[in-house]
Amino acid sequence: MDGNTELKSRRFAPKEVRKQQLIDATLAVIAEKGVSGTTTAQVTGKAGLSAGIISLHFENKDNLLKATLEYLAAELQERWQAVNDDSSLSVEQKLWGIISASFHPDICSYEKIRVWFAFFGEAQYRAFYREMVETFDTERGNAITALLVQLGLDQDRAEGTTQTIESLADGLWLSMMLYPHWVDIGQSQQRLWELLCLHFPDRFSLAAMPAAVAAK
Amino acid sequence: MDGNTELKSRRFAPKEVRKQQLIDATLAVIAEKGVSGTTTAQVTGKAGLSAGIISLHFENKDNLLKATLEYLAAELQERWQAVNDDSSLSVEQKLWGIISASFHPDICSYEKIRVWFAFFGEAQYRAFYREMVETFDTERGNAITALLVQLGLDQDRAEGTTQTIESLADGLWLSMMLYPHWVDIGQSQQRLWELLCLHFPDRFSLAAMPAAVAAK
Amino acid sequence: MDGNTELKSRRFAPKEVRKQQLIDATLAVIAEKGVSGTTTAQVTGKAGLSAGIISLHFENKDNLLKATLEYLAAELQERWQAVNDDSSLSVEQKLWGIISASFHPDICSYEKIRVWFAFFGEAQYRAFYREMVETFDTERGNAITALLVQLGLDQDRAEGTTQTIESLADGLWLSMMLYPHWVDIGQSQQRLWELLCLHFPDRFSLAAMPAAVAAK
Amino acid sequence: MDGNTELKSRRFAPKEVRKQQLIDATLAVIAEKGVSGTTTAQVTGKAGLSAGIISLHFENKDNLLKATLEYLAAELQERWQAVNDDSSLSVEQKLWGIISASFHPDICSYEKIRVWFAFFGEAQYRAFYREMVETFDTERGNAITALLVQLGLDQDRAEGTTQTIESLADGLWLSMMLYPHWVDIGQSQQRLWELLCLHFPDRFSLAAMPAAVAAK
DNA sequence: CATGAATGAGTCTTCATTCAT
DNA sequence: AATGAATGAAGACTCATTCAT
Repeated sequence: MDGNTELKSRRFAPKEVRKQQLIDATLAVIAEKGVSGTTTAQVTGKAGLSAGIISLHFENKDNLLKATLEYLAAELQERWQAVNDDSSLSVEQKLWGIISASFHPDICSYEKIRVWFAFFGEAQYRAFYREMVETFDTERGNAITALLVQLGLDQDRAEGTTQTIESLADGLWLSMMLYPHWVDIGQSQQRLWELLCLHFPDRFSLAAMPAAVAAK
Repeated sequence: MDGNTELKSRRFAPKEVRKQQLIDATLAVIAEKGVSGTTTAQVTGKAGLSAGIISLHFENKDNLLKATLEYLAAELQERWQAVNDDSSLSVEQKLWGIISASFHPDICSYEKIRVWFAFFGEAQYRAFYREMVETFDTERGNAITALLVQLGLDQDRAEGTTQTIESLADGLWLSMMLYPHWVDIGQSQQRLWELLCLHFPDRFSLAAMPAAVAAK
Repeated sequence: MDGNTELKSRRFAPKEVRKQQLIDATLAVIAEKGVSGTTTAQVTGKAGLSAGIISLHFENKDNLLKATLEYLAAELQERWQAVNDDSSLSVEQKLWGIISASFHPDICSYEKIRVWFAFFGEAQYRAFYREMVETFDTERGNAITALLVQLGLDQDRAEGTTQTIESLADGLWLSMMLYPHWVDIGQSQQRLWELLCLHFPDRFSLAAMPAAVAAK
Repeated sequence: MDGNTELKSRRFAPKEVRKQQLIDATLAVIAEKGVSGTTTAQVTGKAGLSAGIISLHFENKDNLLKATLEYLAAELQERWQAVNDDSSLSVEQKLWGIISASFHPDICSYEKIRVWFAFFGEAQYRAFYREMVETFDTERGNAITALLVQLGLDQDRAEGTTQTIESLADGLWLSMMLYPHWVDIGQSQQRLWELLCLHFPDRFSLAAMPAAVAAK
């Protein structure tokens, strides 16, 4: 719980390494204590660094937290956008790839999910998040809607279904956080796959998927 | 935002009235500032009462926050349980009643949703919540599963679908909080109704419902 | 520890009864918690009365504490002065009577000793005490000195010996408080009696005393 | 009262210097206001430091007060133990040295005596003191008793006389605090010396001592 | 005469931030 | 680039006192 990152610290390190070191420590602390329970002392302690380091690299705590949220958002965005930009994929593959990007183990580890919701719970970071992802989120929604239209839905139904898909994904994250013993990554993907099967019985088949998904 | 401005009264109000007054103020402040941004001074200020009042009625801030979460949980629970206990309802009505309880305007006001997620973001209140609702949450899940079985699903599929329904409901709450201009109560109910239609096309019909629901 | 005085409280009681009830409760609380640890809530709770009662009978806490100290001082003073005023006593009896007044069980109970020292430790009550007993204390010192002179000491030696006697008595109180298992009332009287024997071997005899003393 | 006015220095002083600086300030404030009247703000103000410094060096106020009491106790103990460990001293010199250690000006300044009694008046610090000095206090008593036996008393009388000596010393401290104009260090030593003369007329002589003592 | 809900000034404590080294 | 001692504003909590009943 403590001796994880200590060794990493050398007297001098490139700016980017230090920043990431602090972001990693912040992720760990927020996951454990929530935003209101996170102190800079805990973060620097977990990182094995001194109190002054935050002002050196991030100016202040708020910037560090924002950078942490940015890091999470970027990580997720890169993943679904890579899928979206991959022209070799079929419509079905692309749709599933975008959806399941949120459930890649690197993205939805128990620790990171807790951090996402920690930020969502705080008005100021929620606002910051909205501004930050404004364009990308719309973009992802539009991408999903477009794919649904290609699969045969009319625009209206496609938009509603996009909402369903995205909300279900979010809700599964919440369930994984609140009831980690009741819901896991595999089940979450299963639920989303089933939803696609229900909507497009001749495109997605209950029999086929989950294993292939894990491989993806 | 809800008219409970300053100076409600001073000396002498029944203990329960004062407690509710403080819980109401806490809801308002947490919604606005998040848990980490909520100070006792803001709560008592919003309630039009003095600093000492919290220790008088709740001993300390932590207990006040827990009481606030308890209030939210009880309010929701009473609503779906009333439906569940109503033997005059058909299986379909009961299923929909339980699901849509979460979307009654009294339950999922913008303010209250923000408070729910504020608490979910804080490790300690998440833990408290889990302990508090341990039995009831399972109960609701089991009730939904049982109804789904009565509608023709086998046990396994019913459990998976319960997870889908509950997670979708949670995710819609999150969407209503993060994107209040993109998702509202009506749309949320629509999405859940559609899900039921997809699963049980001869029990639930796209044509019929949402309006009736709002009336319910 | 708690249910001692509760029953005493009737809805109405003569002023003096209430005052004494509060003083008794104050003695108990100070003995247990010291002056800095004594709150009016503890005192009124121990007395089985309400918060407002102190302002009614003593105006404020400070006055209650002063009244408590006055009570202790008066109790002690009455005792030694009764001896001093008793013209039927011999010089030896009077000397011993004044000295041992401080060690009567009613006066130097473990509880009361702790209260004495609690007050002595607080600058403001020390000052109050000094003013209050100014005359009486000098009076007692003078009485002892006079008796010592009558027993044969010259004025100077008598004054020094008075200091020794009074300080020894005080120090024995302190020992009884700090080390209640090492020093008790009997031993304290023994130590003072021995001192008199040392000074006046033909007036006080090691063989005779302690039992008679207890009887006194 | 002792020249340690504000602004000793700011940034960077060895940890031990800061701690002592705070202990010194605490001594001054307790002497003046008693334990119940001592606030952290007064202590840090007197030390010319900021509010946060206490938590930095002592974690909290309670620990600072305990450290202050420890300091007083250690200071006294070192003094009498140095005498007790000095094998060059005669029995008489050792006995007197141990007794008069308590009356060295560094030990029984008016300020420090007031602090001793301030702590003795507070139940919690009294308990802490007892635990802290448990062994040493017994040790000193035993040392005195052993010396008295070497001077010719039987064990029983020696133990009683030890009690008398120690209590008289304590009582003289109390008198010095309560009546600083009536009792001073010189007189206190005189009283104790007289006691030894009374017990051991051929070892201690009224004529000889007090002056030599002051020199000691 | 008595209550006890409510007050609010006073304290302790925490913790983000600064800055001399 | 990094430290960590020190700061001091901000916050939670305590508790003597008030006052409507």
